[in-house]
Amino acid sequence: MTKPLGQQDPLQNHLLSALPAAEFERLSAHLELVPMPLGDVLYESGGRLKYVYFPTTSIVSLLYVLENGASAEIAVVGNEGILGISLFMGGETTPSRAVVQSAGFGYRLKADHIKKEFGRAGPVLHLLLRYTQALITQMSQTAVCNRHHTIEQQLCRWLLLSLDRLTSDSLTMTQDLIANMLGVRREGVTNAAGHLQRAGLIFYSRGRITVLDRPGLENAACECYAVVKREVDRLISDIPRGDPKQVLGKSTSDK
Amino acid sequence: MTKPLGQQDPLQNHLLSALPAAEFERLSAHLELVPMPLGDVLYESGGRLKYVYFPTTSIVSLLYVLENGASAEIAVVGNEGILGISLFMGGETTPSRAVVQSAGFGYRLKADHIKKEFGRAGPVLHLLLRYTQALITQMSQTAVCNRHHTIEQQLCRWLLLSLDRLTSDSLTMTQDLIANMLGVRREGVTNAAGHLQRAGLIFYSRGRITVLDRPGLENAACECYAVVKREVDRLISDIPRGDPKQVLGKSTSDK
DNA sequence: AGCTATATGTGCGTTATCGCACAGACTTTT
DNA sequence: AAAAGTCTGTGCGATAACGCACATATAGCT
Repeated sequence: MTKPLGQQDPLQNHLLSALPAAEFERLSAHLELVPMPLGDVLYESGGRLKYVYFPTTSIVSLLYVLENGASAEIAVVGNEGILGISLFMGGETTPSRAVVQSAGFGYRLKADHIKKEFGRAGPVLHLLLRYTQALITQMSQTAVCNRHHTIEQQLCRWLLLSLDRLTSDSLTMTQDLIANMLGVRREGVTNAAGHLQRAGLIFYSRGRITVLDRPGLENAACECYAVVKREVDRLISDIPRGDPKQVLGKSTSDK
Repeated sequence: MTKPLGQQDPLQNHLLSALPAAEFERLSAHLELVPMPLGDVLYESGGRLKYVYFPTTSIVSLLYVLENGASAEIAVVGNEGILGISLFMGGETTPSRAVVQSAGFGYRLKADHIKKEFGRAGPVLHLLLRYTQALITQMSQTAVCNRHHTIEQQLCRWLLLSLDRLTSDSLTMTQDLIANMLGVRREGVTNAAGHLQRAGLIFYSRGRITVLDRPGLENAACECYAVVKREVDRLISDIPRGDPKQVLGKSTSDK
Protein backbone atom coordinates (compact mmCIF):
# COMPACT_ATOMS: atom_id res chain seq x y z
CA MET A 1 0.00 0.00 0.00
CA THR A 2 2.67 2.48 1.02
CA LYS A 3 5.50 3.08 -1.33
CA PRO A 4 8.71 1.18 -0.72
CA LEU A 5 11.62 2.99 0.81
CA GLY A 6 13.40 3.22 -2.51
CA GLN A 7 10.73 5.48 -3.93
CA GLN A 8 10.91 7.99 -1.12
CA ASP A 9 12.35 11.40 -1.77
CA PRO A 10 12.39 14.46 0.50
CA LEU A 11 11.33 16.58 -2.47
CA GLN A 12 7.92 14.94 -2.31
CA ASN A 13 7.35 17.38 0.52
CA HIS A 14 6.34 20.74 -0.90
CA LEU A 15 8.10 22.79 1.71
CA LEU A 16 11.38 21.02 1.17
CA SER A 17 11.01 21.20 -2.59
CA ALA A 18 10.31 24.92 -2.46
CA LEU A 19 13.63 25.64 -0.80
CA PRO A 20 16.53 27.10 -2.75
CA ALA A 21 19.13 24.45 -3.55
CA ALA A 22 21.64 25.77 -1.02
CA GLU A 23 19.21 25.58 1.88
CA PHE A 24 17.95 22.21 0.85
CA GLU A 25 21.45 20.78 0.69
CA ARG A 26 22.23 22.03 4.14
CA LEU A 27 19.09 20.49 5.59
CA SER A 28 19.02 17.26 3.64
CA ALA A 29 22.16 15.97 5.32
CA HIS A 30 20.18 15.78 8.54
CA LEU A 31 16.85 14.58 7.20
CA GLU A 32 15.93 11.15 8.40
CA LEU A 33 13.40 9.01 6.60
CA VAL A 34 10.84 7.52 8.99
CA PRO A 35 7.80 5.31 8.48
CA MET A 36 4.66 6.85 9.92
CA PRO A 37 2.19 4.07 10.72
CA LEU A 38 -1.50 4.66 11.28
CA GLY A 39 -2.27 5.91 14.76
CA ASP A 40 1.30 6.93 15.52
CA VAL A 41 1.37 9.90 17.89
CA LEU A 42 4.05 12.36 16.79
CA TYR A 43 3.55 14.50 19.80
CA GLU A 44 1.22 14.65 22.75
CA SER A 45 -0.57 17.66 24.16
CA GLY A 46 1.94 19.65 26.19
CA GLY A 47 4.76 17.29 25.31
CA ARG A 48 8.22 18.48 24.42
CA LEU A 49 9.12 18.01 20.76
CA LYS A 50 12.32 16.32 19.70
CA TYR A 51 11.76 16.57 15.95
CA VAL A 52 9.86 18.36 13.27
CA TYR A 53 8.30 16.14 10.61
CA PHE A 54 7.95 16.69 6.88
CA PRO A 55 5.34 14.18 5.66
CA THR A 56 5.75 12.85 2.15
CA THR A 57 3.17 10.09 1.71
CA SER A 58 1.50 10.25 5.12
CA ILE A 59 -1.21 12.47 6.51
CA VAL A 60 -1.27 13.71 10.08
CA SER A 61 -4.16 15.19 12.07
CA LEU A 62 -3.80 17.89 14.65
CA LEU A 63 -6.26 17.13 17.42
CA TYR A 64 -7.37 19.02 20.46
CA VAL A 65 -8.60 16.76 23.21
CA LEU A 66 -10.93 17.97 25.95
CA GLU A 67 -10.94 16.89 29.57
CA ASN A 68 -13.94 14.64 29.04
CA GLY A 69 -12.17 12.83 26.22
CA ALA A 70 -14.07 14.50 23.40
CA SER A 71 -11.84 15.70 20.63
CA ALA A 72 -11.79 17.56 17.37
CA GLU A 73 -9.38 17.85 14.52
CA ILE A 74 -8.26 21.38 13.93
CA ALA A 75 -6.03 20.82 10.92
CA VAL A 76 -4.68 18.21 8.53
CA VAL A 77 -1.04 18.19 7.52
CA GLY A 78 0.34 16.21 4.61
CA ASN A 79 3.11 16.57 2.08
CA GLU A 80 2.39 20.28 1.78
CA GLY A 81 3.49 21.00 5.33
CA ILE A 82 5.44 20.43 8.47
CA LEU A 83 4.61 19.25 11.97
CA GLY A 84 5.97 20.76 15.13
CA ILE A 85 5.71 24.46 14.36
CA SER A 86 5.78 25.31 18.05
CA LEU A 87 9.47 24.41 17.98
CA PHE A 88 10.38 27.32 15.79
CA MET A 89 7.55 29.57 16.94
CA GLY A 90 9.30 29.56 20.28
CA GLY A 91 6.75 27.90 22.51
CA GLU A 92 8.41 24.46 22.57
CA THR A 93 5.09 22.80 23.32
CA THR A 94 1.46 23.07 22.22
CA PRO A 95 -1.80 21.88 23.75
CA SER A 96 -2.50 19.75 20.66
CA ARG A 97 -1.87 16.16 19.71
CA ALA A 98 -0.57 14.99 16.34
CA VAL A 99 -1.79 11.60 15.13
CA VAL A 100 -1.00 9.83 11.89
CA GLN A 101 -4.28 9.53 10.05
CA SER A 102 -3.02 7.88 6.90
CA ALA A 103 0.05 5.65 7.01
CA GLY A 104 3.06 6.53 4.92
CA PHE A 105 6.47 8.06 5.21
CA GLY A 106 8.01 11.32 6.15
CA TYR A 107 11.32 12.91 6.98
CA ARG A 108 12.20 14.22 10.36
CA LEU A 109 14.75 16.71 11.53
CA LYS A 110 16.14 17.14 15.02
CA ALA A 111 14.83 20.08 16.99
CA ASP A 112 18.26 21.65 17.23
CA HIS A 113 18.77 21.57 13.50
CA ILE A 114 15.50 23.26 12.62
CA LYS A 115 16.06 25.87 15.30
CA LYS A 116 19.56 26.60 14.08
CA GLU A 117 18.37 26.81 10.50
CA PHE A 118 15.51 29.04 11.56
CA GLY A 119 17.99 31.27 13.37
CA ARG A 120 19.74 32.05 10.09
CA ALA A 121 16.67 34.14 9.27
CA GLY A 122 16.85 33.09 5.64
CA PRO A 123 14.50 31.41 3.17
CA VAL A 124 13.74 28.53 5.53
CA LEU A 125 12.35 30.89 8.14
CA HIS A 126 10.24 32.76 5.63
CA LEU A 127 8.89 29.63 4.03
CA LEU A 128 7.98 28.05 7.35
CA LEU A 129 6.21 31.19 8.46
CA ARG A 130 4.21 31.32 5.25
CA TYR A 131 3.18 27.75 5.84
CA THR A 132 2.26 28.57 9.41
CA GLN A 133 -0.05 31.24 8.12
CA ALA A 134 -1.73 28.73 5.82
CA LEU A 135 -2.15 26.47 8.82
CA ILE A 136 -3.72 29.30 10.78
CA THR A 137 -6.24 29.73 7.99
CA GLN A 138 -7.09 26.07 8.14
CA MET A 139 -7.60 26.18 11.89
CA SER A 140 -9.76 29.28 11.71
CA GLN A 141 -11.87 27.92 8.91
CA THR A 142 -12.34 24.73 10.90
CA ALA A 143 -13.66 26.79 13.80
CA VAL A 144 -16.25 28.49 11.60
CA CYS A 145 -17.10 25.23 9.88
CA ASN A 146 -17.74 23.54 13.22
CA ARG A 147 -20.16 26.28 14.06
CA HIS A 148 -22.17 26.59 10.89
CA HIS A 149 -21.96 23.56 8.62
CA THR A 150 -23.63 20.18 8.64
CA ILE A 151 -21.85 16.90 9.20
CA GLU A 152 -22.27 16.03 5.55
CA GLN A 153 -20.65 19.24 4.37
CA GLN A 154 -17.82 18.76 6.80
CA LEU A 155 -17.32 15.19 5.73
CA CYS A 156 -16.94 16.35 2.14
CA ARG A 157 -14.46 19.01 3.16
CA TRP A 158 -12.52 16.48 5.16
CA LEU A 159 -12.40 13.94 2.37
CA LEU A 160 -11.21 16.53 -0.12
CA LEU A 161 -8.54 17.90 2.16
CA SER A 162 -7.27 14.39 2.80
CA LEU A 163 -7.33 13.35 -0.85
CA ASP A 164 -5.39 16.43 -1.88
CA ARG A 165 -2.59 15.16 0.30
CA LEU A 166 -2.49 11.72 -1.30
CA THR A 167 -1.80 10.53 -4.83
CA SER A 168 -4.66 8.05 -4.83
CA ASP A 169 -8.39 8.68 -5.13
CA SER A 170 -9.19 6.47 -2.19
CA LEU A 171 -8.20 6.38 1.42
CA THR A 172 -8.19 3.94 4.30
CA MET A 173 -10.26 5.20 7.18
CA THR A 174 -13.19 3.80 9.11
CA GLN A 175 -16.25 5.92 9.77
CA ASP A 176 -15.50 5.60 13.44
CA LEU A 177 -12.12 7.25 13.00
CA ILE A 178 -13.55 9.97 10.79
CA ALA A 179 -16.12 10.67 13.49
CA ASN A 180 -13.31 11.10 15.99
CA MET A 181 -11.57 13.54 13.69
CA LEU A 182 -14.66 15.60 13.07
CA GLY A 183 -15.66 15.39 16.70
CA VAL A 184 -19.09 13.94 15.92
CA ARG A 185 -20.88 10.62 16.46
CA ARG A 186 -20.00 7.63 14.35
CA GLU A 187 -23.66 7.31 13.38
CA GLY A 188 -23.60 10.83 12.09
CA VAL A 189 -20.79 9.92 9.74
CA THR A 190 -22.62 6.74 8.71
CA ASN A 191 -25.63 8.82 7.80
CA ALA A 192 -23.71 11.40 5.82
CA ALA A 193 -21.52 8.82 4.08
CA GLY A 194 -24.55 6.73 3.18
CA HIS A 195 -26.15 9.76 1.67
CA LEU A 196 -23.08 10.61 -0.37
CA GLN A 197 -22.84 7.02 -1.56
CA ARG A 198 -26.46 6.90 -2.67
CA ALA A 199 -25.80 10.13 -4.54
CA GLY A 200 -22.97 8.34 -6.37
CA LEU A 201 -20.25 10.64 -5.08
CA ILE A 202 -18.28 8.07 -3.12
CA PHE A 203 -18.03 4.34 -2.59
CA TYR A 204 -16.97 2.86 0.68
CA SER A 205 -16.68 -0.48 2.32
CA ARG A 206 -15.13 -1.46 5.60
CA GLY A 207 -12.65 1.29 6.07
CA ARG A 208 -11.89 2.08 2.46
CA ILE A 209 -13.39 5.15 0.87
CA THR A 210 -13.13 5.87 -2.84
CA VAL A 211 -14.16 9.10 -4.45
CA LEU A 212 -16.18 8.50 -7.59
CA ASP A 213 -17.23 12.03 -8.47
CA ARG A 214 -14.80 14.66 -7.33
CA PRO A 215 -16.58 17.68 -8.80
CA GLY A 216 -19.77 16.43 -7.20
CA LEU A 217 -18.03 16.10 -3.88
CA GLU A 218 -16.60 19.60 -4.14
CA ASN A 219 -20.09 20.78 -4.83
CA ALA A 220 -21.46 19.07 -1.76
CA ALA A 221 -18.69 20.46 0.44
CA CYS A 222 -18.92 23.79 2.17
CA GLU A 223 -16.86 26.71 1.01
CA CYS A 224 -14.35 25.97 3.76
CA TYR A 225 -12.53 23.47 1.60
CA ALA A 226 -11.98 25.97 -1.19
CA VAL A 227 -10.86 28.71 1.20
CA VAL A 228 -8.23 26.48 2.77
CA LYS A 229 -7.01 25.12 -0.55
CA ARG A 230 -6.77 28.55 -2.11
CA GLU A 231 -4.75 29.84 0.82
CA VAL A 232 -2.34 26.91 0.85
CA ASP A 233 -1.83 27.29 -2.90
CA ARG A 234 -1.28 31.00 -2.59
CA LEU A 235 1.17 30.75 0.26
CA ILE A 236 3.08 27.60 -0.57
CA SER A 237 2.48 25.78 -3.78
CA ASP A 238 2.84 28.76 -6.04
CA ILE A 239 6.44 29.21 -5.03
CA PRO A 240 8.64 27.80 -7.78
CA ARG A 241 11.65 25.78 -6.73
CA GLY A 242 14.51 27.88 -5.58
CA ASP A 243 13.18 31.35 -6.15
CA PRO A 244 14.35 33.07 -2.98
CA LYS A 245 12.71 36.35 -3.97
CA GLN A 246 9.29 34.78 -3.79
CA VAL A 247 10.10 32.74 -0.77
CA LEU A 248 11.13 35.88 0.99
CA GLY A 249 7.96 37.55 -0.15
CA LYS A 250 9.95 40.53 -1.29
CA SER A 251 8.85 40.69 -4.91
CA THR A 252 6.67 43.71 -4.25
CA SER A 253 8.60 45.06 -1.32
CA ASP A 254 10.17 48.46 -1.26
CA LYS A 255 13.29 47.60 0.70
CA MET B 1 -15.64 56.05 29.28
CA THR B 2 -12.35 55.62 27.48
CA LYS B 3 -9.27 57.09 29.01
CA PRO B 4 -8.14 60.47 27.76
CA LEU B 5 -5.20 60.70 25.42
CA GLY B 6 -2.93 61.89 28.17
CA GLN B 7 -3.18 58.60 30.02
CA GLN B 8 -2.17 56.50 27.05
CA ASP B 9 1.16 54.77 27.03
CA PRO B 10 2.52 52.18 24.59
CA LEU B 11 3.74 50.14 27.53
CA GLN B 12 0.14 49.32 28.35
CA ASN B 13 0.51 46.80 25.55
CA HIS B 14 2.16 43.68 26.89
CA LEU B 15 4.11 42.92 23.76
CA LEU B 16 5.63 46.36 23.65
CA SER B 17 6.35 46.31 27.35
CA ALA B 18 8.09 42.94 27.07
CA LEU B 19 10.63 44.28 24.59
CA PRO B 20 14.18 45.07 25.67
CA ALA B 21 14.70 48.80 26.02
CA ALA B 22 16.78 49.12 22.86
CA GLU B 23 14.14 47.51 20.66
CA PHE B 24 11.36 49.47 22.25
CA GLU B 25 13.17 52.77 21.68
CA ARG B 26 13.68 51.97 18.04
CA LEU B 27 10.01 51.14 17.53
CA SER B 28 8.44 53.78 19.71
CA ALA B 29 9.60 56.57 17.43
CA HIS B 30 7.21 55.24 14.81
CA LEU B 31 4.32 54.25 17.02
CA GLU B 32 1.23 56.29 16.36
CA LEU B 33 -1.56 56.55 18.91
CA VAL B 34 -4.97 55.94 17.35
CA PRO B 35 -8.49 55.85 18.77
CA MET B 36 -10.25 52.60 18.03
CA PRO B 37 -14.01 53.20 18.08
CA LEU B 38 -16.55 50.41 18.40
CA GLY B 39 -17.20 48.67 15.12
CA ASP B 40 -14.09 49.99 13.42
CA VAL B 41 -12.79 47.52 10.87
CA LEU B 42 -9.00 47.32 11.07
CA TYR B 43 -8.79 45.06 8.09
CA GLU B 44 -11.17 43.28 5.80
CA SER B 45 -11.02 39.68 4.63
CA GLY B 46 -8.40 39.49 1.88
CA GLY B 47 -7.50 43.14 2.25
CA ARG B 48 -3.96 44.40 2.18
CA LEU B 49 -2.70 45.65 5.53
CA LYS B 50 -1.07 49.04 5.90
CA TYR B 51 -0.42 48.80 9.64
CA VAL B 52 -0.08 46.48 12.54
CA TYR B 53 -1.98 47.49 15.68
CA PHE B 54 -1.01 47.16 19.32
CA PRO B 55 -4.21 47.63 21.36
CA THR B 56 -3.85 49.24 24.77
CA THR B 57 -7.38 49.87 26.05
CA SER B 58 -9.37 48.42 23.15
CA ILE B 59 -10.38 44.88 22.27
CA VAL B 60 -10.53 43.56 18.74
CA SER B 61 -12.29 40.47 17.41
CA LEU B 62 -10.98 38.34 14.59
CA LEU B 63 -13.98 37.19 12.60
CA TYR B 64 -14.37 34.76 9.76
CA VAL B 65 -17.36 35.54 7.59
CA LEU B 66 -19.04 32.93 5.42
CA GLU B 67 -20.59 33.47 2.00
CA ASN B 68 -24.10 33.45 3.44
CA GLY B 69 -23.18 36.18 5.89
CA ALA B 70 -22.89 33.94 8.93
CA SER B 71 -19.82 34.60 10.97
CA ALA B 72 -17.83 33.45 13.94
CA GLU B 73 -15.16 34.95 16.09
CA ILE B 74 -12.00 32.91 16.08
CA ALA B 75 -9.95 34.99 18.49
CA VAL B 76 -9.96 38.07 20.69
CA VAL B 77 -6.99 40.41 20.77
CA GLY B 78 -6.45 43.06 23.40
CA ASN B 79 -3.53 44.69 25.15
CA GLU B 80 -1.71 41.36 25.30
CA GLY B 81 -1.32 41.17 21.55
CA ILE B 82 -0.98 42.54 18.08
CA LEU B 83 -3.18 42.65 15.00
CA GLY B 84 -2.00 42.03 11.48
CA ILE B 85 0.27 39.05 11.97
CA SER B 86 -0.05 38.11 8.31
CA LEU B 87 2.17 41.07 7.56
CA PHE B 88 5.18 39.54 9.22
CA MET B 89 4.16 35.96 8.59
CA GLY B 90 4.66 36.74 4.94
CA GLY B 91 1.18 36.32 3.55
CA GLU B 92 0.30 40.00 3.40
CA THR B 93 -3.41 39.19 3.62
CA THR B 94 -5.70 36.84 5.53
CA PRO B 95 -9.24 35.66 4.97
CA SER B 96 -10.32 37.15 8.28
CA ARG B 97 -11.82 40.45 9.37
CA ALA B 98 -10.74 42.44 12.41
CA VAL B 99 -13.46 44.47 14.17
CA VAL B 100 -13.15 46.62 17.26
CA GLN B 101 -15.34 45.00 19.86
CA SER B 102 -14.65 47.34 22.73
CA ALA B 103 -13.75 50.95 22.07
CA GLY B 104 -10.44 52.29 23.27
CA PHE B 105 -7.01 53.16 22.04
CA GLY B 106 -4.07 51.46 20.46
CA TYR B 107 -0.82 52.18 18.72
CA ARG B 108 -0.16 51.42 15.14
CA LEU B 109 2.99 50.93 13.18
CA LYS B 110 3.44 51.15 9.41
CA ALA B 111 3.79 47.85 7.58
CA ASP B 112 7.28 48.71 6.38
CA HIS B 113 8.50 49.40 9.88
CA ILE B 114 7.30 46.16 11.38
CA LYS B 115 8.68 44.20 8.43
CA LYS B 116 12.04 45.89 8.70
CA GLU B 117 12.15 45.29 12.44
CA PHE B 118 11.12 41.69 11.91
CA GLY B 119 13.91 41.31 9.37
CA ARG B 120 16.50 42.05 12.04
CA ALA B 121 15.67 38.62 13.40
CA GLY B 122 16.04 39.86 16.95
CA PRO B 123 13.85 39.94 20.05
CA VAL B 124 10.94 41.52 18.21
CA LEU B 125 10.71 38.60 15.83
CA HIS B 126 10.89 36.06 18.59
CA LEU B 127 8.33 37.82 20.74
CA LEU B 128 5.88 38.23 17.88
CA LEU B 129 6.20 34.58 16.99
CA ARG B 130 5.57 33.54 20.56
CA TYR B 131 2.46 35.66 20.56
CA THR B 132 1.40 34.13 17.26
CA GLN B 133 1.61 30.74 18.83
CA ALA B 134 -0.62 31.86 21.68
CA LEU B 135 -3.05 33.13 19.07
CA ILE B 136 -2.98 29.77 17.33
CA THR B 137 -3.92 28.13 20.60
CA GLN B 138 -6.85 30.47 20.99
CA MET B 139 -8.07 29.74 17.47
CA SER B 140 -7.75 26.00 17.92
CA GLN B 141 -9.49 26.02 21.24
CA THR B 142 -12.29 28.06 19.71
CA ALA B 143 -12.70 25.38 17.06
CA VAL B 144 -13.08 22.64 19.67
CA CYS B 145 -15.29 24.84 21.81
CA ASN B 146 -17.62 25.48 18.90
CA ARG B 147 -17.96 21.78 18.44
CA HIS B 148 -18.50 20.58 21.97
CA HIS B 149 -19.66 23.25 24.36
CA THR B 150 -23.00 24.89 25.04
CA ILE B 151 -23.81 28.50 24.34
CA GLU B 152 -23.78 29.24 28.03
CA GLN B 153 -20.29 27.81 28.51
CA GLN B 154 -19.06 29.72 25.52
CA LEU B 155 -20.61 32.92 26.74
CA CYS B 156 -18.74 32.55 30.02
CA ARG B 157 -15.49 31.90 28.19
CA TRP B 158 -16.07 34.91 25.99
CA LEU B 159 -16.88 37.21 28.90
CA LEU B 160 -13.79 36.13 30.78
CA LEU B 161 -11.49 36.50 27.80
CA SER B 162 -12.86 39.97 27.18
CA LEU B 163 -12.65 41.05 30.80
CA ASP B 164 -9.05 39.93 31.06
CA ARG B 165 -8.27 42.47 28.38
CA LEU B 166 -9.91 45.36 30.20
CA THR B 167 -9.27 47.03 33.52
CA SER B 168 -12.93 47.20 34.44
CA ASP B 169 -15.26 44.45 35.60
CA SER B 170 -17.95 45.44 33.13
CA LEU B 171 -18.14 45.80 29.41
CA THR B 172 -20.35 47.49 26.85
CA MET B 173 -21.82 44.99 24.45
CA THR B 174 -25.35 44.12 23.43
CA GLN B 175 -26.49 40.53 23.36
CA ASP B 176 -27.03 40.92 19.65
CA LEU B 177 -23.36 41.72 19.13
CA ILE B 178 -22.23 38.91 21.37
CA ALA B 179 -24.40 36.56 19.34
CA ASN B 180 -22.62 37.73 16.21
CA MET B 181 -19.26 37.07 17.80
CA LEU B 182 -20.16 33.61 18.97
CA GLY B 183 -21.93 32.84 15.73
CA VAL B 184 -25.21 31.96 17.44
CA ARG B 185 -28.70 33.44 17.64
CA ARG B 186 -29.37 36.50 19.73
CA GLU B 187 -32.07 34.56 21.60
CA GLY B 188 -29.56 31.94 22.51
CA VAL B 189 -27.44 34.58 24.18
CA THR B 190 -30.50 36.04 25.91
CA ASN B 191 -31.27 32.62 27.32
CA ALA B 192 -27.76 31.95 28.55
CA ALA B 193 -27.27 35.47 29.90
CA GLY B 194 -30.61 35.32 31.72
CA HIS B 195 -29.59 32.08 33.29
CA LEU B 196 -26.26 33.50 34.44
CA GLN B 197 -27.99 36.56 35.83
CA ARG B 198 -30.52 34.52 37.79
CA ALA B 199 -27.57 32.56 39.16
CA GLY B 200 -26.11 35.83 40.41
CA LEU B 201 -22.97 35.62 38.29
CA ILE B 202 -23.55 38.67 36.15
CA PHE B 203 -25.79 41.69 35.89
CA TYR B 204 -26.71 43.23 32.59
CA SER B 205 -28.96 45.88 31.19
CA ARG B 206 -29.20 47.30 27.73
CA GLY B 207 -25.74 46.65 26.45
CA ARG B 208 -23.82 46.82 29.68
CA ILE B 209 -22.64 43.62 31.34
CA THR B 210 -21.12 43.53 34.79
CA VAL B 211 -19.49 40.50 36.31
CA LEU B 212 -20.61 40.00 39.90
CA ASP B 213 -19.02 36.67 40.70
CA ARG B 214 -15.87 36.00 38.77
CA PRO B 215 -14.99 32.67 40.38
CA GLY B 216 -18.53 31.54 39.71
CA LEU B 217 -18.24 32.60 36.12
CA GLU B 218 -14.96 30.75 35.71
CA ASN B 219 -16.68 27.74 37.14
CA ALA B 220 -19.51 27.97 34.66
CA ALA B 221 -17.12 28.39 31.75
CA CYS B 222 -15.68 25.49 29.84
CA GLU B 223 -12.04 24.57 30.20
CA CYS B 224 -11.29 26.45 26.98
CA TYR B 225 -10.93 29.72 28.85
CA ALA B 226 -8.29 28.34 31.18
CA VAL B 227 -6.36 26.67 28.38
CA VAL B 228 -6.13 29.90 26.41
CA LYS B 229 -5.25 32.00 29.43
CA ARG B 230 -2.58 29.60 30.58
CA GLU B 231 -0.98 29.57 27.17
CA VAL B 232 -0.98 33.35 26.80
CA ASP B 233 0.57 33.67 30.25
CA ARG B 234 3.17 31.07 29.49
CA LEU B 235 4.15 32.53 26.15
CA ILE B 236 3.85 36.25 26.77
CA SER B 237 3.04 37.58 30.18
CA ASP B 238 5.70 35.65 32.01
CA ILE B 239 8.43 37.43 30.12
CA PRO B 240 9.85 40.15 32.37
CA ARG B 241 10.61 43.49 30.80
CA GLY B 242 13.80 43.51 28.81
CA ASP B 243 15.08 40.02 29.40
CA PRO B 244 16.22 39.07 25.91
CA LYS B 245 17.22 35.58 26.98
CA GLN B 246 13.66 34.69 27.80
CA VAL B 247 12.26 36.56 24.86
CA LEU B 248 14.55 34.58 22.61
CA GLY B 249 13.42 31.41 24.30
CA LYS B 250 17.04 30.38 24.71
CA SER B 251 17.15 29.89 28.45
CA THR B 252 17.20 26.13 28.08
CA SER B 253 18.71 26.01 24.65
CA ASP B 254 22.01 24.39 23.88
CA LYS B 255 23.30 26.87 21.34
C1' DA C 1 -16.30 -23.83 7.39
C1' DG C 2 -16.96 -21.71 11.41
C1' DC C 3 -15.71 -18.21 14.81
C1' DT C 4 -14.57 -13.69 16.11
C1' DA C 5 -13.23 -8.96 15.33
C1' DT C 6 -14.63 -5.14 13.32
C1' DA C 7 -17.43 -2.12 10.39
C1' DT C 8 -21.72 -0.41 9.17
C1' DG C 9 -27.02 0.21 9.39
C1' DT C 10 -31.14 1.57 11.87
C1' DG C 11 -34.54 2.89 15.13
C1' DC C 12 -36.08 5.93 18.87
C1' DG C 13 -36.48 9.17 22.38
C1' DT C 14 -33.83 13.40 24.04
C1' DT C 15 -31.61 17.69 23.66
C1' DA C 16 -29.65 22.02 21.97
C1' DT C 17 -30.13 25.19 18.83
C1' DC C 18 -32.53 27.39 15.12
C1' DG C 19 -35.97 30.53 12.71
C1' DC C 20 -39.55 33.35 13.24
C1' DA C 21 -42.96 36.26 15.39
C1' DC C 22 -44.14 39.39 18.54
C1' DA C 23 -44.44 41.56 23.22
C1' DG C 24 -42.51 44.41 26.66
C1' DA C 25 -39.01 47.55 28.53
C1' DC C 26 -35.95 51.18 28.42
C1' DT C 27 -33.49 55.40 25.91
C1' DT C 28 -33.14 58.96 23.04
C1' DT C 29 -35.01 62.30 20.19
C1' DT C 30 -38.16 65.75 18.99
C1' DA D 1 -45.03 64.23 26.61
C1' DA D 2 -45.02 61.65 22.65
C1' DA D 3 -42.69 59.13 19.19
C1' DA D 4 -39.16 56.41 17.45
C1' DG D 5 -35.50 53.40 18.02
C1' DT D 6 -33.11 49.86 20.44
C1' DC D 7 -32.58 46.08 23.57
C1' DT D 8 -34.36 42.13 25.84
C1' DG D 9 -37.93 38.34 26.92
C1' DT D 10 -40.81 34.57 25.41
C1' DG D 11 -43.33 31.16 22.92
C1' DC D 12 -43.52 27.51 19.44
C1' DG D 13 -42.64 24.42 15.78
C1' DA D 14 -38.69 22.61 13.02
C1' DT D 15 -34.26 20.50 12.69
C1' DA D 16 -29.72 18.59 13.44
C1' DA D 17 -27.21 16.12 16.20
C1' DC D 18 -26.89 13.21 20.37
C1' DG D 19 -26.89 8.78 23.29
C1' DC D 20 -28.03 4.28 23.39
C1' DA D 21 -29.36 -0.27 21.95
C1' DC D 22 -29.12 -3.64 18.86
C1' DA D 23 -29.20 -5.75 14.10
C1' DT D 24 -26.54 -6.94 10.13
C1' DA D 25 -22.60 -7.48 7.21
C1' DT D 26 -17.87 -8.35 6.04
C1' DA D 27 -12.84 -9.62 6.78
C1' DG D 28 -9.54 -12.30 8.89
C1' DC D 29 -8.16 -16.21 11.68
C1' DT D 30 -7.83 -21.20 13.00
